[in-house]
Amino acid sequence: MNDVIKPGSTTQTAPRAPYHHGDLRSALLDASEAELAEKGIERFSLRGVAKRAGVSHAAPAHHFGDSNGLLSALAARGFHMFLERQQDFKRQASASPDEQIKAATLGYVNFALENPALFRLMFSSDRPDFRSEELDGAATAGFMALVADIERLTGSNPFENQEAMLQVSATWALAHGMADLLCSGRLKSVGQLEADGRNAQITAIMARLLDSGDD
Amino acid sequence: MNDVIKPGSTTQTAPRAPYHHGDLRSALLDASEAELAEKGIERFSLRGVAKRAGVSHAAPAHHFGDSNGLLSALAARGFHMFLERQQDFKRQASASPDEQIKAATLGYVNFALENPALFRLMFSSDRPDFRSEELDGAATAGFMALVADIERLTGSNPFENQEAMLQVSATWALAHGMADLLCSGRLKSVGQLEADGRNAQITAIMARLLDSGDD
DNA sequence: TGTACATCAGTGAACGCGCGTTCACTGATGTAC
DNA sequence: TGTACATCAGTGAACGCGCGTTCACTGATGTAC
Repeated sequence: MNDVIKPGSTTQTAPRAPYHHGDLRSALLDASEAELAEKGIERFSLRGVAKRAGVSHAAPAHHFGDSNGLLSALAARGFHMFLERQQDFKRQASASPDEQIKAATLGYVNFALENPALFRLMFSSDRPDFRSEELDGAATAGFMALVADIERLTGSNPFENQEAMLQVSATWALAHGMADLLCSGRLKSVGQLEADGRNAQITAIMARLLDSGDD
Repeated sequence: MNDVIKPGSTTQTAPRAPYHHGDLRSALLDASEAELAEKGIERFSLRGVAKRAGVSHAAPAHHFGDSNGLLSALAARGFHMFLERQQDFKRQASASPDEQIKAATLGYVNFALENPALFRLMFSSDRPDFRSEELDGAATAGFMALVADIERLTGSNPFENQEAMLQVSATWALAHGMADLLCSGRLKSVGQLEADGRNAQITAIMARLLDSGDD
């Protein structure tokens, strides 16, 4: 059961926990993600994370200071995953600006459905500290990608053109609204569908907004 | 300081706390709302609510069973306030369907900005129990009002016409996305404005969606 | 009108629990010589 | 190659705290007679 290996024993290859973990920071983030998904943010605790990672309960504070520090780092990693998920969909779509925006929307909403607790941490919690540069940078990257897509769509730089920035806000809000409502089990006419049908509806809804901007 | 009045004393008119509170249930909901607004849902506790209401810490459990019961009742009251706020705006708008929808959107978003913690409780928490008939009914009422408005706008009953239901979903998601993002301090190009300018932008964004559905 | 009694809203002391934090420690690693 | 030492990641016992829950109680109210 408790296969303790002698330090220095080279015949044993089992990667049994040495005294120094090696990459505990990353392991704690994995454990936090699982803890958050299972217990929700309201019952999230450092002790629970430590137990899950198999380390002493004081270990997480060594790396992250307190639970808000840990949640900030987790949210930052969440924003990176979030952006990657949008890029997954964008790579498989045609290069036209409106198709790219629809694809990003699918990534946005699917990420939320796949990681509801993490999504809530990123958008509906006061605990991550957005003054942290790491978190702020990660959160801003997705916004900047949308701004670039809208610039390609409208031919205007949203930072210089109010109408284009309005389009950015509308697009973001629509994607976010679908994600948040679906995530909470509302919007049942869309949420009850299988993945393909759901994605088709999400695309049709976003198309409705984008088409009106074209004329 | 501690003006205890004799029971039965009719000359004293000060409404000092008698042994039986009279309307403790309602007072506990008021206290919960303040507790939630101040501490956020993550630090919300029955003891905090009791202290705020000036009763013993075991009193809330008498009325609501546990904190989730209390939060469910609070969320239900929140949905009633939410619907009223939308009706406030609708009463001041012209009767045309698209103006009514824009007005409801303003009520939706302004409620969220005025009651951010309550809004999060209603839409981004697992703690209220939506199987409770009181809560489910209150939450459904707003949806039904939107369905009626979309039926007036499109001439089709959304429960019988898929395209009209898509319009319901799109409208709800856009209003909700603006509310949630503004509530969390995102969407800065809109959120940084004064109330009038902000409302104008919200209306313009919703108009963009509604116009595309008209043709 | 007066007395007796049932009801039940609210009290407050006591409890056990999980939490974050502290702190002296252990032991693996890297570096200097 | 070998020894000594500084560093620091992680340990684990101990602490105080606020929490929800329990439970015997208090006292206001309503009703029966």
